Formats: sequence, structure tokens, C-alpha cells
Amino acid sequence: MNTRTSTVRAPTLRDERKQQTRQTLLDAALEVARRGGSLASISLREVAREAGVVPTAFYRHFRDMDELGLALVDDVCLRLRRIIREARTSAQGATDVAIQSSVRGFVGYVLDNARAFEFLTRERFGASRVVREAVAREIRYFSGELASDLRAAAPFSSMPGEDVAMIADLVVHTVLNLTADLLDLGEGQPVREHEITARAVKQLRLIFLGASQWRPERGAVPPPE
Amino acid sequence: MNTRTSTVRAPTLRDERKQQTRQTLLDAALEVARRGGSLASISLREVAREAGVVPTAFYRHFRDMDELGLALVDDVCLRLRRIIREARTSAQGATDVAIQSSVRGFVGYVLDNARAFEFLTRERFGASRVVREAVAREIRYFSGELASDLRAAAPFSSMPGEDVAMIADLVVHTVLNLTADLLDLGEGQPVREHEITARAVKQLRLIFLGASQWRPERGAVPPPE
DNA sequence: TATTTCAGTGTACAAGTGTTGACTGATTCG
DNA sequence: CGAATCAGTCAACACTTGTACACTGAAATA
Repeated sequence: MNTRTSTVRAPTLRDERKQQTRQTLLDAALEVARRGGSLASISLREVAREAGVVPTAFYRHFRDMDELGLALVDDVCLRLRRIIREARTSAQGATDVAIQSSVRGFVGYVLDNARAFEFLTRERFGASRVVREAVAREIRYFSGELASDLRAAAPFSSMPGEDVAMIADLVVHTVLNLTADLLDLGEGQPVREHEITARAVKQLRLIFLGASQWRPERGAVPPPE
Repeated sequence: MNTRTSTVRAPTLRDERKQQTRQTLLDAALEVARRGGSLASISLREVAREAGVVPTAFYRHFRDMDELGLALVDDVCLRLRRIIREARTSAQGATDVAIQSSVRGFVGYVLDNARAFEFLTRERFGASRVVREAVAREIRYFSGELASDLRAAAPFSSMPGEDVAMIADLVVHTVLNLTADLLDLGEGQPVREHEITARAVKQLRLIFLGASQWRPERGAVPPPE
């Protein structure tokens, strides 16, 4: 159950091997979930089978499928965070070409890591509440990162933080939407793929265009009644 | 299996009763799916049990759970279409107050029909491909309806159809996103509820603001390479 | 080296699953 | 009315599932 190497000792050979089959289980789950459609529709035994391990060995790593799902979200998002972080340093700005090249880069990454993104897209609204919350948390994290990037430049630097967050949220969800469309398309349709991507690029341009005209003081939304 | 009343005859008493238990099955599925998290995680037998009917009776109405899911999408969306259609005739326009009151009306409707929207939100990215496609079709329908509404007024009347569709798509997905957030929140959190709604209202304002400044001719997105 | 730890195995079981086929009895129809 | 239809029942099946428990043997520890 406990996966950390004990507080201070160096990771022993056993620890390494355990970590290794843990990763095998995670990969197996990702693959089985892809074929089966979602975490909710697959069984502990299927995952163990795919991982080439006896069902009961599963319990050495996770209490149940929910815990596996949580670990999977962490695992997938950790890799994703690294990629995003390094991509952030390069292409900056909200010009049309910057948007376009950012989106293109992202689309490529999504297609290269289709299994991972398919998992996140599904489980974002999946059956398990805890997994859903974990995905939501990660999305909020990305949104926050984007918001802090945006704040570095006009017109966002002079905007209330709340409004920047609201725009970052809109951008992130537009990209997530693109991601979902892309993945549902399957790999062999370059024309539709470009249409969908082009549409998303336009949507982002529209959003940034709106942002450049945004008047915060007019933005208050009174509570009902 | 075949549910239509035969081509020309009036619906007989038997037909009516069949239709009735069919509806009971649909309602049961909606309820069980709500508790269980999604279609993929529930069983035919659970649905039958909830409907107060023997498992094998299920087959008199649907070949399998996928077919049930499809019927459920149709059923739920039919009711939704009617509501939207009549709401369309009243609040028109894209002014701040129009947006606000439209969103408020919609939020109320979502909360009143939480089970139905929860189902659609989940199954939109659920395990079953056919159900997913059915939901996508419905969303495209709503997007199309909105686009044709928008075209009636400036600045959309002078825009290429493609661009209007792209904006309608953005609006619909922003609303869907609001819906998902709202439903995940649960019913007892009026403060967060208002925050989320207010954010969505702002996002829509931003979108319409962008639309008012949109220059179609600058919008072309070239293919890669 | 002798002892302990523990990741992975093997067996077993009760509970739930989808689907089959034969049935029953009210409703439909000639 | 009498025969045919057919929505819903009942019993049975071959499987899969999650999990408990005792185990093995290599690696870790003392």
C-alpha cells in the first residue's frame, strides 16, 4: 500500500521493482481503459491480467480502482506539467501567430499522447467522484499557470485578477474542448483535424480580441433577486 | 424490440402499457446512472430492479444497454429541445442584461432537471461510443439553432456562416462547461453557485465583445506545413 | 549467516452478471 | 367467441467479479 521509500533509506532493489510493477499496472490500466471506454467499465482483474500479474497482487499497490485512478491522474499530469512548463518558456504572447503555433504544438502533443489525454477527458466527467475532483484540481492548476503567464503582458496586467482568471479558464476550456473533439475523431482524418483545429484557433483569437476590449468595471454581475 | 405502433393502426392498450414500462425503464436508468456515476458502471439488472421489472423484460424494449443509452439521449434531448425552443422566442439579443437573464433562466432549468443534465454531461465523454456520438449530435443541433438565431442580428448578420458557427460553438461549450461545474457542485452551495454563474456570464460577455470586433478577413487559418 | 520482510502466487468462495428458453395470462383481432 | 399475439415472469446457465487467506522465495536486515 505504502509506496514511499521509507523516510530516509535509499530506495532498495525491492523498492525499485515494486515501483516498476506499479508503473506496469498504471500503464495497463490506461490501455484497458482506452479499449473499454472508461475506468468505470473495467475491472481490477482486467488490469491485473493486462499487466501480467495475478489479481491479488493489485492490492500490494492500490486499495481499489479508485486509488489506481487517482494515481493515474497524478502520473499523467506530472508528465503533462513538465511538457507545458518547458513550452511556456518558448512561445509567448497572444498574437495571432503565437496562438496558432501554440495550438499546433499542443495538438501534436495531444495526438502523440492520445491515451493519456483520452483518459483525462473521459474521467473528467467519469463515474468516480474522487477521480473527477483530482482532474478538476489539475485543470485548475493549469488555468492558474496560464493566468499568471497572461498577467505578464497587456491587456491583462491592468486587469483585476479575477477577470484574468476568468479568461484563463475560458481559454483552458476551449483547448480542452478541442482536445476532446480531436480524440473522438480518431487518427486518420487530417482534413477534419485541421478544420477542428482552425476553429479552435479562431475561438482563441476571438477570446483575446474580446480581452483587449474588456472593461472590468462593467463586468460586475449582481446576485439574483 | 420494435416500439413504433404498427404503421397505421391506432395505439392499442397494449402499446400504451408497453410504452409506459419503457418510460419506467428509462427513468430507472437515469436514476441508477445518477447514483452509480455513469451508464458504464451500471448493469441491466440494476435498471430492471429499479424499474420493478424482471431482468428479462428489459429485452422486450432494448437489445442492450447501449440501445437504452441511445433512447435515453433522445428522450432527454427531446424535452430539452422543447424548452429551449420556447425560451428562444422570449429573451433575444446579446446585451449584458439579456445574457444575464438567459443564463439565469438556463441555470434554473439545469438545477430543476439535474438528473437529465448530469446524464448528458457524463455520457458526452462516456464509455459508449454510440451514446457519445448521439450526445455530440444533439450538441451540434443546439449549436446550429443558436447560430441561426445569432444570424438575425448584428454583428453576426454580416459575418461568414462559418464564423457564426464557430462563435455559436464557443458559446454552447461555455454554457456546457458551466452546466458541468454547477452539477458537480451539488445543490447546497448558493455562494459558489453564484460565483460560477457570474464567471460564465462574464465569459459570454467577453465572447460577444470579441464578436463585435471580429474581422472575418483576418481570421483565415492556413493548413500546417 | 540466520532471521525477517514482503511482492507476488495460488486457491477458494460468495455474489453478481448477461442471456437462454419455456411459461402464463391478459389483450387483440379475425 | 376462439385463436393468436406478446409484455412480462420464472428458473437456470456459464461466467466474471472483488476479496480473503495461506503460501513461497528472493531480497533486506541484523
